[in-house]
Amino acid sequence: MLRTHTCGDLRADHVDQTVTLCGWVDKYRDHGGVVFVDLRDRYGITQVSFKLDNASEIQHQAQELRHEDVIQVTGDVVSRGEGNINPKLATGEIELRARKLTILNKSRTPPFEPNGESLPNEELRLQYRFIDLRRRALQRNLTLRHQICKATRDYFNNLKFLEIETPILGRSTPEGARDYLVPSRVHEGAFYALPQSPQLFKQILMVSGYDRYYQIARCFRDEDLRADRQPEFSQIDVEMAFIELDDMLGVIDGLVAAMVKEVRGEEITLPLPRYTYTEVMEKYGSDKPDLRFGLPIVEVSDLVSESDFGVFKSTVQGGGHVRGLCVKGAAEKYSRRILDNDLKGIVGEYGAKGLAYFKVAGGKLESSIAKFFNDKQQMAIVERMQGEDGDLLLFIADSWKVSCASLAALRNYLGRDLKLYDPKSMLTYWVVDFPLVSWNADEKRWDAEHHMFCSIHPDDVELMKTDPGKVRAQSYDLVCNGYEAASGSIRIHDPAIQQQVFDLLNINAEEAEQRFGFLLQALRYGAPPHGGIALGLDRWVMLFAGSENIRDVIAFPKTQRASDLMLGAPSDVDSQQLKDLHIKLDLQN
RNA sequence: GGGGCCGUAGCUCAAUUGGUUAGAGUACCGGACUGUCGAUCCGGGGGUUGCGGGUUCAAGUCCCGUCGGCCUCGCCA
Repeated sequence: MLRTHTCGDLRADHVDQTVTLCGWVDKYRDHGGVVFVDLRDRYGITQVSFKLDNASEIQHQAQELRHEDVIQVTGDVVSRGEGNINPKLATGEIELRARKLTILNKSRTPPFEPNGESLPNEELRLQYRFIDLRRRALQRNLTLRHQICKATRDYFNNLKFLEIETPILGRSTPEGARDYLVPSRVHEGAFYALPQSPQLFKQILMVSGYDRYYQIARCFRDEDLRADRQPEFSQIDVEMAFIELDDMLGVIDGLVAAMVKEVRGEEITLPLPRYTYTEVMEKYGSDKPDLRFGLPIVEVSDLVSESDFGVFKSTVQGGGHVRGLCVKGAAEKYSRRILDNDLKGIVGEYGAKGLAYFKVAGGKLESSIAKFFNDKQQMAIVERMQGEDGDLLLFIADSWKVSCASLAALRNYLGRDLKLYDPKSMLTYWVVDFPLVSWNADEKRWDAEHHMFCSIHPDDVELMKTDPGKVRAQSYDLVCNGYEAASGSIRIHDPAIQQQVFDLLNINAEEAEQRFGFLLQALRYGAPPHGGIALGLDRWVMLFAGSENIRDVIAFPKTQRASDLMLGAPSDVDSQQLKDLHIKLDLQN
């Protein structure tokens, strides 16, 4: 070992010991006769002092040190004494009085200092990710990620789960996201697909009797990126046999509690709350609302259908909805300009054509359009919205879908802007009773909401024939702070029910056989009742880290255009490689 | 595929309405200094204003295109 301790180890009780540290030069302060170096590794920072001393040249040697040089220092741990203690450092009571300095590797002048006062733009940080990863914040995030993975493995291992790996080179299926494809050299013109999730494999493992499976699985989806979406990401993938919905939720409740315990040292109250899909859509306009704050959506369609305000009236008469938010005490918070530009812009992104707003004053409405509502209507609206003087009322008149999406976005904006919650808090809950299918108006057919192996709520089997849109699925999402943090379902194991679902989705037997033949085949050979779930590992780490960006918790993430700026990936390849793979490029221009 | 924001010294930023030689802090280089911890003090070097074109007497600033980064709608069973 080149060192006896790390830069985070030394304390007052090490005084008088001779030790050797290794690390990077974080800061240096040259006083001529004495040089101070803050030596950094991932465990912390220790101050090293190099003093002028007739017997050695060490202080002159130290004067050559610059940012990010990698050095080895041997010396004595000494107390800093009264007045020289640095309370900002865990090691601040002591320093290392250097006797021997070895420069293990001189650094070029770095493009930025990992713990500098300002953070460089992300492009540069991604290009020099090896330096960026030296930052304390990123080291903390990756440590957190490790802790969460460890807590996960410990938890499932204790419950007799087996961790089983599934293939990365798989087969393309037309459902879901766009696949990443890998051309086969041996099979001319054929391609493997990288897994979007181990979905089909884990169901087959259930059929094979591995009744408790988990895996921290890498998944790949070739879709556009977002702040919380990368093209390759990790799932905590789980599947269990001989269980019912409550069992699954209970196991994951326990996992969440174990993660919180491991990371924050806190106990949480179980079971986690459960809401139905219908409840959250009606009250918050989203299937994953951030419930750290209230600000519910209130429907006033019935109150405004007879008003003189044409927009509201015609919307209701045309089958649409007028719904709104009551923003407490915010009547003076937003100027007309902000309401008409910023807030209207937010709802506009989700298709809302306008945003109506009123102030509550004297128990009635105040606004340029208040005149279209008589006193009785005004008072009824104020009462329904539970408005008080000084409140701001915001309304959207549109289709159900648009009112949900736009009000949910508006609600998120207001919650954040008005600081309605503690950003460090975490609030996790279940959403259950999702619809099994949704009507695809463009294609004029029913689409599976979760996926086509998702089982039907036992009370709704009869509805399959009469009103499929009302059939509830045995699926569940776990939501944390407005993010979808996990999603899963109890699967169908009965071929007759599976056939019913295929019929509804208009998938004929031949087609089904071609697409999922291997799974259908497996299900015919003794499939136990089973169900599962997948948690978005990156998102959980992000939530625990208090970050809003998934790149902050991935060691080597990709940019929005899915490139790796450090590697320069993706890249051109040698023409011989293409030839081997039977690929001919046909690029425009 | 659509919308929005951004790109000036190694880095973070500034530069009036389009107007003189594009500035500051930090980093870097040289010098001074024996107790700092954002060390301090003195001096110095450092610019294709992302790239290409256009308008203009004059462009970092305005216009068009393009490249790159970020946010977002669609997309993500």
